[in-house]
Amino acid sequence: MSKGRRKASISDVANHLGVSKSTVSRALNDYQDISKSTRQRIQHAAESLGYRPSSHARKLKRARAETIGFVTSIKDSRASDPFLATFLDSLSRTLEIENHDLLLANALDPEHSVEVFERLLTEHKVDGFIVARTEVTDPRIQYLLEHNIPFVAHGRTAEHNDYAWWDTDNEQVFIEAVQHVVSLGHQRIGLLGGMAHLNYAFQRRQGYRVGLQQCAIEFDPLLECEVEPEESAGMDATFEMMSQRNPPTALLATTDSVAIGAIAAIHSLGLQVGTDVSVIGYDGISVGAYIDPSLTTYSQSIRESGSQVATMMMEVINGAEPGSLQHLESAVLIRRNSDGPPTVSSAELAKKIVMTQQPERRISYV
Amino acid sequence: MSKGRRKASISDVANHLGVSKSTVSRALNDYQDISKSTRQRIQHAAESLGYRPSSHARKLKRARAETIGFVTSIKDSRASDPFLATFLDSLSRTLEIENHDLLLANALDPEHSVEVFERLLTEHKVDGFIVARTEVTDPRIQYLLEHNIPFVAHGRTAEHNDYAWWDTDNEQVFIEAVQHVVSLGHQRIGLLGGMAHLNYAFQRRQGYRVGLQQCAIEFDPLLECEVEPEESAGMDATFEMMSQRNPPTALLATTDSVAIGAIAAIHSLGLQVGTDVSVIGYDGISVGAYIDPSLTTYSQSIRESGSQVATMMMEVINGAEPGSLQHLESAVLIRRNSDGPPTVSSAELAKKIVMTQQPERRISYV
DNA sequence: AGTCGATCCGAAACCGGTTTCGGTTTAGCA
DNA sequence: TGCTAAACCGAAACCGGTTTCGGATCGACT
Repeated sequence: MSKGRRKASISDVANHLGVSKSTVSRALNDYQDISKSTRQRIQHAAESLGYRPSSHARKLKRARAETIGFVTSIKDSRASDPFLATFLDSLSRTLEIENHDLLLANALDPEHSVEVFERLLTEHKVDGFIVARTEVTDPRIQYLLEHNIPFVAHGRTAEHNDYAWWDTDNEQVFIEAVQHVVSLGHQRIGLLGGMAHLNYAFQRRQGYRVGLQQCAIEFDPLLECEVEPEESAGMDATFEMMSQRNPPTALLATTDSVAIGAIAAIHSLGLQVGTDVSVIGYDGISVGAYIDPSLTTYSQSIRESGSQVATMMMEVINGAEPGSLQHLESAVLIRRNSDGPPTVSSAELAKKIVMTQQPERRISYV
Repeated sequence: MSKGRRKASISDVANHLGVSKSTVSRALNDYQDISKSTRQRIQHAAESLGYRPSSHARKLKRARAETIGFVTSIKDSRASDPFLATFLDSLSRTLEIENHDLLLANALDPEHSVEVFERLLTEHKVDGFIVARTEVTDPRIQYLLEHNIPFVAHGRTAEHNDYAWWDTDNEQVFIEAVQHVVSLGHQRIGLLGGMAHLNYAFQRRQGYRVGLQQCAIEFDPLLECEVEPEESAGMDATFEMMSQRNPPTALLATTDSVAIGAIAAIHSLGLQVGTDVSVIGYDGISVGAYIDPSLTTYSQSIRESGSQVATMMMEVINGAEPGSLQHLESAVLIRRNSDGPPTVSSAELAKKIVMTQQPERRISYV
């Protein structure tokens, strides 16, 4: 393919200098038993010959792939959230510093992921995995733990805990979110929860419930639902929730996308967001600052998490005790205009809704 | 690493059956000169022993990495757009069908990308590259072409054309966009253009200008600007553009994110989007359907483009003539509520703006 | 002078496959 | 039956590195 110029091999530089391959290898890998002078001679020659060791040859012998695997599930990407891109980017950036590559693979679902793990491993393509979007009981974690394969998780699971993970304190954040709207004066607080099998959604729901309890508000199952992390799902769920006899005056969304869908729904019911009903999101996506009203949300740095996860991965590979590598991050509240003290009671809200003529909307969803 | 169970090598299955390594290799790689019976015997044994060839050993000999490289620039990811995640996902999904992996690497900018290309190549880590977000004069394309390295580009460049590319017909789309707003009755049409060095932005600007010309509208440099693909930049640029003596009644944005920033700006000037001033975006991101007013935009399937690019890559690798692999896709208009006939003239608009008391906004941008 | 331990480096094995080359069978045909 | 070609398979080289083992050199010390 690449034209005439053939790349130099280790033998080339060895011959060029009249030394042995082993000497070259040792010199270039900073072994001890090479004199300063020959080391420099070799380094210089390698440089000028444009020699770069073949990663395959090295990996073959070293039995180290110097590559980390990341397998996504088809479902992840359907929600075209900004998470993945940013996370992957910061992952690869940090791994590169350690001379490791990032390999992307696909799986249909977490069960199928296990097969992909197996393939990548037996083909020696990766040394370990990073798994994201953990589930409450996650077959991937189960497998990796069982087979003693190095990995770090972005998110925890309910079952095990003796592994390396990075996570946000989802429960705590939602406890605070409840306290926040309660302190604003809300008493009917709804949760637009995420898919229950996903651990972050599970934890946030827990936080919601604990928060209610701490504020001495009775839990009402009618105020809790489970939605896909998409605007459309948030919109539908909000329509349904607001059509109750005692609709919520505040809505906690598991995701900014869902919150944005909720806001659209509330508007199209003829209500004001931030006064009639408050909405709070989670993620801190940039668009949240530009919609009307701008979205109050909890934010965390995805980029930061990616680089920390990568660093943890390297430590695990290098033999650190995985159970000792656990990081819990808290999210910070970004207060904007979608929340505020309730201006009408839940009962009045219900009346207002039935009376409202719904405006014509020309919408096409893609 | 992986506990006691050691993975089987080709020798293991050879010994197990009392045949030679070469026979096993041939049987498993579907060579001709192996009898049906031994082929099946070997396949069966390999299966039951859980044998999977080491990719490194194979690559070492074959001098084929069976891996495609994708290098991102730091700038790409700052705009946390949905493009990258979706594109990467569909790329890797399609490549996997051909038993190829996707390797992610980072570069600071397109110039530095070339170094990364070189490293990946001399280390034999990849067989070719996919380059996205082409620039008008792109050093990456230049390099890859010069060194005859297999690649396919997502987007064209101004300089060369004899390579494999997939692109949307940016110019045509913006010609149509101009025609669309003109047919609505607009005459003062602004462009919130993208960064001029990016080819798609360049082409869209071209389309904008050609469109004006075709509609016999004089080009006014005051109605054209260059912004980063972020909401904040779109907002700032819109403020500036609307503060002119003859502000535009229609705004064409290079990107949905920019359009959303524009809408926020227009609102905070006390104007109505879709009546006072129309806004049209490009990308078709899902959130566009849920903001108020919902965003009229041009959309294309990123997922589809990813899989097509991957397919083209495989063809290039397999020796197809790159120049013959070129695909031009058109985007489709998704008509929503951010555009409409102008209700006031440009001059009246200007008056309306200076008179408007700007409402208090509590915004924090992250 | 002889011994010893460092220090530095080369020869060769090895990693796990693929491929070339050549040797045996077997089948086909006269 | 004898000869030839085709079909099938094994031995060994090879890909480009790393690593083990041991040999040579040298200064220092007895």
